[in-house]
Amino acid sequence: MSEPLAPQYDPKTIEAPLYQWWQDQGVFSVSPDDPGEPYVIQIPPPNVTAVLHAGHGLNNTLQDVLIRFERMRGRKALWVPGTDHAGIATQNVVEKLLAKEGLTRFDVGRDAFVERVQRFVDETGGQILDQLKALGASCDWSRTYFTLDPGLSRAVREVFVTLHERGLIYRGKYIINWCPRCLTALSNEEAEKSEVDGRIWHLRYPREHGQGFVTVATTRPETMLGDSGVAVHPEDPRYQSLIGTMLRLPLTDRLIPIVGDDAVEMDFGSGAVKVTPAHDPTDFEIGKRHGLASINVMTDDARMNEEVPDRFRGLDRFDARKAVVAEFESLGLLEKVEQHRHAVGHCYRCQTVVEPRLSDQWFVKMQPLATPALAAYRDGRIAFLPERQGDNYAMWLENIRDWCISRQLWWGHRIPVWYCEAEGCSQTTVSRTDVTACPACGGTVRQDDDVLDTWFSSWLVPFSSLGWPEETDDLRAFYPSSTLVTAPEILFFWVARMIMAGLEFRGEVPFTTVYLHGTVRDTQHRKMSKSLGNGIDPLEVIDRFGADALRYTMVSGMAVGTDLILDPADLDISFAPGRNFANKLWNIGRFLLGHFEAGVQPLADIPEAELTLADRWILARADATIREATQQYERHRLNDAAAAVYHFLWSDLADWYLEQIKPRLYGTVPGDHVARAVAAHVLDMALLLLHPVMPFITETLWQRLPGLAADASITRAPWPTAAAGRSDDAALEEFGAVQAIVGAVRVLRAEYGVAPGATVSVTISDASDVARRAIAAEGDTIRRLAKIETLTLGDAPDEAGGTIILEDRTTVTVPLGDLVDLEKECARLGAEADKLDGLVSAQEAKLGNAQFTERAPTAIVEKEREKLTSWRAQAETLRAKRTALGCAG
RNA sequence: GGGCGAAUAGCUCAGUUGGUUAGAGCGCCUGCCUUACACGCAGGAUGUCGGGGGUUCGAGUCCCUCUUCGCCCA
Repeated sequence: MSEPLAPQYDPKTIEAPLYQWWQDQGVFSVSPDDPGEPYVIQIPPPNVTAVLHAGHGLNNTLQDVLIRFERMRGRKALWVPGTDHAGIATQNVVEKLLAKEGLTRFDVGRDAFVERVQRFVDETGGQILDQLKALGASCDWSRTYFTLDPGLSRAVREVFVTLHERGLIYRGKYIINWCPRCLTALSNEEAEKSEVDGRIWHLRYPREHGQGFVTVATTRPETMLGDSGVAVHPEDPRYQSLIGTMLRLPLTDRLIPIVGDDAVEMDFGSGAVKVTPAHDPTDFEIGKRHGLASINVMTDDARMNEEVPDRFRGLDRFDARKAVVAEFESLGLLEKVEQHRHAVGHCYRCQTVVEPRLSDQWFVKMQPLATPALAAYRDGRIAFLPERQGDNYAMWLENIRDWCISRQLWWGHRIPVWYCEAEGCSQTTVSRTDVTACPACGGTVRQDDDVLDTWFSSWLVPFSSLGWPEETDDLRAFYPSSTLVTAPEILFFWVARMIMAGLEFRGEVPFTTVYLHGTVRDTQHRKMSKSLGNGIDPLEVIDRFGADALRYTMVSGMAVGTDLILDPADLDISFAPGRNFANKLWNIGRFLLGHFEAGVQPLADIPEAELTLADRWILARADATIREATQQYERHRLNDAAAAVYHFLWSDLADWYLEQIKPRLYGTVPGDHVARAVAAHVLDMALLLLHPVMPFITETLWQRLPGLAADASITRAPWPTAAAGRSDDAALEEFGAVQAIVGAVRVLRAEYGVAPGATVSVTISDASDVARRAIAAEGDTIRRLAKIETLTLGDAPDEAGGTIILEDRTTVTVPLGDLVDLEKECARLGAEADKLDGLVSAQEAKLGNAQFTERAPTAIVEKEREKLTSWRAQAETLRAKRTALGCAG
C-alpha cells in the first residue's frame, strides 16, 4: 500500500482490479451459519438477455447501498442475484435473429427453436450480471440463479401442481388479451393501456320487421362481423319495446336479437351496444347471460377468418375496419363518425395493439391468495416506502382478478399437464414429474403446448432461489428476506404476487419492507427508452467518470418518492456532482495520507488537553455526522445520508479542518502528531460512512490508512458509532465563531476589492464571550485564513473601514484607508440596518401579541425574545457605526 | 370518469411532528493557477414557497377550492 497516489483521480485504474480483489477475498459471500442477524435482499432478476440501462443502474445502486450498510453493521448480509428467462422478450430476440435468416420459429420446429434460444442464452445471456459488477454490486455470485434452472423449474412445477390440488388453478374459455404479433395471451398487467386518438363509428342495424334501425357505436367496426346480438338497458324507454325482436346484421346474412341487460349504460352513446362475445370481455359476459353465440372472426395474427363473408377474408383487422366502414357508408348505414380519444391495450413487449380474443387458457384463482396478502399489509407485516404505495397495493388486491398464466410461447416452463390421446379416454393429468403414459388407460399422452407466464416463476424467487421445495439450510437462514427494492411499475406483476406466494407456500411474508423508488427520466421528464433514444448508458458513465460518480449522483438525486432527472445529452453536467465529489475525496485522501507517513498515533493515546479547539470541533462534527448518516441510512433516506457525509468531508473537513492543521502538519507550530491522529480518526470515520455509496474510492483510500492489516477490507469494517450522549457543544459554538469572523473579513475583502495576496488589519469590538474564547484559541487560524496582519480585540476604530456585525453583536471592522468608498459603506450599513429594522418591528408585533406569549410554548417565546434582543443590538451597532463614519441620514 | 401524487432559486430537488433572516447541488456573476484538488479556492446574485380562501398567537408545513402537470385504474 505504499505506491504513491496519482495526482488526478482515475477510477478506471482502480475499480475493476478492486472488484476482482473483493471477489477473491470472498467478502460478499455468506453462509447460513455465519454470525449475525440475517439481512437479505433479493435482486429483481433482470431479463437474461438484458443490457444494463439507467433504471438497472439506479435500482442496483440502491440495493448495494443498503446491503453494504448492513454488512458493515455486522448483519449476515446476503444479496441474491439471478436472471429471469423472460419468455416473450427472449423468444422475440431469437425470432428476430431467425427472421434475418428468413426463418420463423415454425420453420425450425419447437425443439430446435428452444435449443437455439438456449444456445443464445448460454452465449450472450447474463452479461448484465457482469455489468452489475462494474457498478460495484456486492452480490453473492456463488448463489446466482436462472429461473429456468432445474431447481427453480422444480419449484414452478411444485407450485403449479399444488395450486391445482388446492383448486386454485383452472382451465377455461375466456376473453384474454392476445398479442397478434407475439402470438400469445397476455395477462391484464401485460396489456398496457395507453391513450390513442381513435374514432367512434355509429352504425345502423336495420330491424328485421318494420321500419327503422337501431344505431350502435363502436371503436372497432370490424368486429361487427362477429356480432351475435345488440344489448340495451331493460328499462330504457327508447328500446324497451324492441327487446326480443331481431335486427338484420349488415354485410352478413345474420339475424341477431336485441337483448336487455343491466350492464348497458343508457346515457352512453345511443344506449344500444353491439355484442361481440368472442372479441370483448364485457360482451362475452353479456353473451353468456343471454345465450348468444361466440363467433370468432379473426385468425391468430388478427386477420379476418372464414367466419366472415369472402370479400373480407384474409384482411388484416385494420384493413377490414376500413372495408367494413366503407360498405356501411355506401349502404347509407353509417350514421356518423366522431373523434374519440380512448385507452387501448398494447403489448408490453412489442407495443402491438392487443386484440381481446376468446380462447382456452390456464388461470390462477386469485381471491384466496389475495386475502392473506392484503391482511399482511393491513396488520403491518409488510411496509411500503413511500407509504402511499401501500394504498395502490391494497386497491389492486381488493379488486383482484384471476391471473391468466398460460402463454402460447415455446421458451419457458412448459405447463405440467398431459392429455390422453387414446380414443374415448379424456383423462387430463397434472403432474410433478413427466408423464409418459396415461395413468387411466395407459394410452399415449400429449403435454400441453403452452408455457407458463414468466412471472409464474419469478413470484417464487424469494424461496425458490434458496433451494425450495427442499428445506435447505439456506432457506431456513435466509427466508424471509428483508428489503425489496424495485420500481413501482412491477408492484402488481411481481411484488404483490411474491407476497401471495410467500404466504401460501412458506406461511410467511417474503420481505418486510418494500422500497419502491422512482424512475430515471430525461430533462423533459420522459422515461428513458431505446425507442426515444434518450437513454443513458451506465457503462459509458462508469467508463468516463467511474462507478462511484454514477452511484453518488444517483443516490444524492434520489429522494424517496421522487423521480431522478438526468440529461442524456450532457453527461458531464448530469454526473458532475459525483465526479467532482469523487475527485475532491481523492485529493483529501492524497493530502492526508501523504502526511500520515510521518506516523499516526491512535486518537485514544492523545491526552484530551492536547486537542485544539479545531480538533474538538471536527471530532464533534464527526460525531454528529455519524448520528445523522446512520439514522438516514436506516430510514432508507439515502440521499440525506449521502448529503450528511458530503457536507462533512467537503465543508467541514476540507474547507476548514485541513486548512486549520496545515501549520501543524508542516511543522511551523507544534502538535503535528495530534493533528494527524485526529485527521486519521475522522477520515477513517468518514470513509466508513461513505462506503455504501462510493465503495471503490473509499476502499482504496481506507486501505492506505495506517495501522490496518494487509488484507483488511472496508466492506467488512465495523460501522462507526458516535460517542454516547456526549456532544461538545462548546467546541461547535466557538469554532462557529472562528468561521463567522473569518467569513466576515472575507466578505469585506471581496467587497472592497482587496488584492488576494494583501493582508489587512482587523479590529473586533463588542466581542461576545464565545468570540473571545474563539480568538484566544484560534487567533492564528483566523489571521491565516482571512489573511490578517494584525488582529486587535478592543474598541471600534475611528478610521474609515468596512464593518460587519455578527449575530451575537460581535463587530468585525477592517480599516481600509483609501480603499473605502465611504458612500458605499454607508449605503451597505444602511441597507443592513433597514433590514434589521423590519425584522425588529415584526418581532415586536409578535411578542406584543398576548395570544402568542400566552399560548406558545415558553421555549419558543424565549427564543423569539432572544432574537429580538439580538436584532435590536445589531441595528443599534450599525447605526452607531454609521454615525461614526459620518454617514448622511 | 375514479384514485393517488406533485407544484419551493434559471435547472434538479431537500425542508422530520406547524415556531431559525427558507436550504443543497448544478448553472450564472466577480476575483484568484494560494505547493491536496481549476473536477479547485474565496465572494456574490436570484424565491409574493402555483392562485384564492380557511384553521391557528404563528402556515412552505394542516384543511377547502381552483389551475397546471404526472402516475395508476376504468
